[in-house]
Amino acid sequence: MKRGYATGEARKERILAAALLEFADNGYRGASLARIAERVELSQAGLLHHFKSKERLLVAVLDYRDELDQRRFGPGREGGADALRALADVVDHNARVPGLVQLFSVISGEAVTPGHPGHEWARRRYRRLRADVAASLRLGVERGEFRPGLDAEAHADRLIAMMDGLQTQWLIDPDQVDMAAIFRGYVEELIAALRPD
Amino acid sequence: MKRGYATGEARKERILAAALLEFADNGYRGASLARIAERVELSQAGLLHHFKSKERLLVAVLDYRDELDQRRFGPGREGGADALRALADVVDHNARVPGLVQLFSVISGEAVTPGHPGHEWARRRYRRLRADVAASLRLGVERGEFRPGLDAEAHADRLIAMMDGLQTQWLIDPDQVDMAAIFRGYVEELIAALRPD
DNA sequence: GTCTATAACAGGATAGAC
DNA sequence: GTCTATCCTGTTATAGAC
Repeated sequence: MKRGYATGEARKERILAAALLEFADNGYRGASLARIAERVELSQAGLLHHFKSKERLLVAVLDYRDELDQRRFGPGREGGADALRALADVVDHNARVPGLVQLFSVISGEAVTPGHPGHEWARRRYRRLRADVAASLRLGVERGEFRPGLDAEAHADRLIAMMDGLQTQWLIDPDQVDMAAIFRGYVEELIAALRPD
Repeated sequence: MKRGYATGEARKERILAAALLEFADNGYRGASLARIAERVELSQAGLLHHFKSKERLLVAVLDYRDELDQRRFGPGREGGADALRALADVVDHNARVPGLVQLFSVISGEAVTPGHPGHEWARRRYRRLRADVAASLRLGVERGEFRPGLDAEAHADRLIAMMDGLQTQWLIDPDQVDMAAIFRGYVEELIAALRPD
């Protein structure tokens, strides 16, 4: 029965969306299964039928978020300056979805603690991101857009740190920080600085 | 009686140090007054005699941390390239005190949520930091070390974002990220880029 | 200042009916 | 799949003795 399966999946996705909001607002530790259940009009026990524990639910939410992200940044295999500008586009987009950004900031903050259920997720995520961005930079070198000998990993770390750090500042004080513009400025200055002589 | 007062203050400072560790490990929401009390060999009720609520204790810890920070970065009123290099020195030092860094990362992450007891503290902190760094940059312009027309606020935001973002990456995956070196590299490249022609 | 005791509650998880 | 009922644990905060 396709119908039955489909409703089950749709239900699960509604739960994930609700849980995402709750985790974003309160962090993992502060989140309440009862409140999540309420948002999808389900009892707390009914919620736990779909995700056996709070911890599993968080992991599912993080994977869900990654999936959403990859729908828009995954397969566009550019390299060089275009790839960096695509990062700036991501930041532009993020400025329009504070909820997603907040989930990420709150969970990464909590997840620096080794025992946290998001710790491994965060580590994998950073490693993958670093590798992707570094690869784009190296591709730029091959194409002659960037000067050879640049430290791809270091620049990748900086780009990622800049994105994350600006997100935190922006969430805490939105009117004072134009996250998108400041990041784009960095990207453009970097592209110029990396141009071969 | 000086003695009595001194013991009281010393006790309070021991509590603050213990609470700092607990908040750093578990965030505000995850922290437990009982565990903090245990660390200073006090009952939970005894602890609350000194700080009337968990919320007040957090605020006291944050102020305490700021005080520690200012002992080492406050009155050195440099400007220009020296001030930026002093920032890199701070990052060097931070790499040796993961506990303090972790407190900051965890709390800033949680505090992006408006209702959080650390929200105001975080906002004030960012505004002050931004103003200080921007002032240093402008002083560099006056002295002719930096080219006029630079966007001091934007560069200040970037420097702060870079510090914070690298801290998170470093805490999550210490072996993969040489926070101090990567930040210093950024600072030196920035100093070079800002030199007047 | 410090303690024990307890109030008052909220959290996650499980059992079992429907 | 969903519910109600319940268990168990842990939380902050307060009252009152010493």
